[in-house]
Amino acid sequence: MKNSKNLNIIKIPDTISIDLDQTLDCGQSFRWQKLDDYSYRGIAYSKEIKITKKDSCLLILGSSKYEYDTIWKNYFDLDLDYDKIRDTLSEIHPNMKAATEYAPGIRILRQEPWEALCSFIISQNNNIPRIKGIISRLCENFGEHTGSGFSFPDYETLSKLNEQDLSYLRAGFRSAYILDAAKKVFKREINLEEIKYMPIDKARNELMKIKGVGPKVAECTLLYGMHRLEAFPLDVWMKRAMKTLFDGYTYEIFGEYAGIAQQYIFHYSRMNPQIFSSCG
DNA sequence: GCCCAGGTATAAA
DNA sequence: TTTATACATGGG
Repeated sequence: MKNSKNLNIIKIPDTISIDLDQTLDCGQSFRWQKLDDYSYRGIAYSKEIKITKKDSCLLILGSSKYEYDTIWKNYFDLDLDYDKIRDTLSEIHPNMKAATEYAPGIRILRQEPWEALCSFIISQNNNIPRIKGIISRLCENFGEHTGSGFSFPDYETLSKLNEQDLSYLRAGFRSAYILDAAKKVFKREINLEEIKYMPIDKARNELMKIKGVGPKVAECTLLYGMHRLEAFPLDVWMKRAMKTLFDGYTYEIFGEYAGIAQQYIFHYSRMNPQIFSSCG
């Protein structure tokens, strides 16, 4: 371990299965930037790192040992045994096995609750490239400069803005939703820290008190921002996937890891649009 | 120009 | 309770 923080390299052995492309660009997070040297640059909890893989080891650059222990180990969910979870899910259904084998390096990130909430409000009726653009402009304008990027703006900052202030985002009707979320979270009308530990139905209902937050955005917030692995965004698209890929069973067949299962299915189907027709 | 995007609010049946 | 439509914007 070197003295200078910026030269620090945290090396994680290859016993942990993680693929950066699969994990950082699978529609769960919209902020990680792929660099020319096959590394990713990203910011979470207001800290910036570069992360890459070399000799099947995960390297984190720009993080102190302390930040690794308190932020990144947790963020990348490195203590959870995904190999075991994939094995369990694979036994449930052949198509679940196919989905896990397609992208076995996916892990569910532990993103900040507010960032996840805000991101998935923006995601509604929107495509991934444009979601990334809007979030990028949001951070550039209202986040704090950290190294070479910007942190995600906090809800206090956004709660003091109006729709005019957000016009630069070109987020359309979603701007009003962002502001309503920021105001309610800032006033603790919505308490994200409490919601994190509520029973899933109550938690979902709490989040849905925010304008523009329906069941899909609520479940995504719970899954990606609160690490509620049982949360399952059952939208029209997923209902179709359940019908065509899983013989009409309901998502409960996936048990406590339904959310992880859903992420594998989503990625698998998005990258292979033909599977719906071939499995119908 | 067209269709669509990790949906939701609102009104109507 | 379920179903239909508008919504802002722009990627492909």
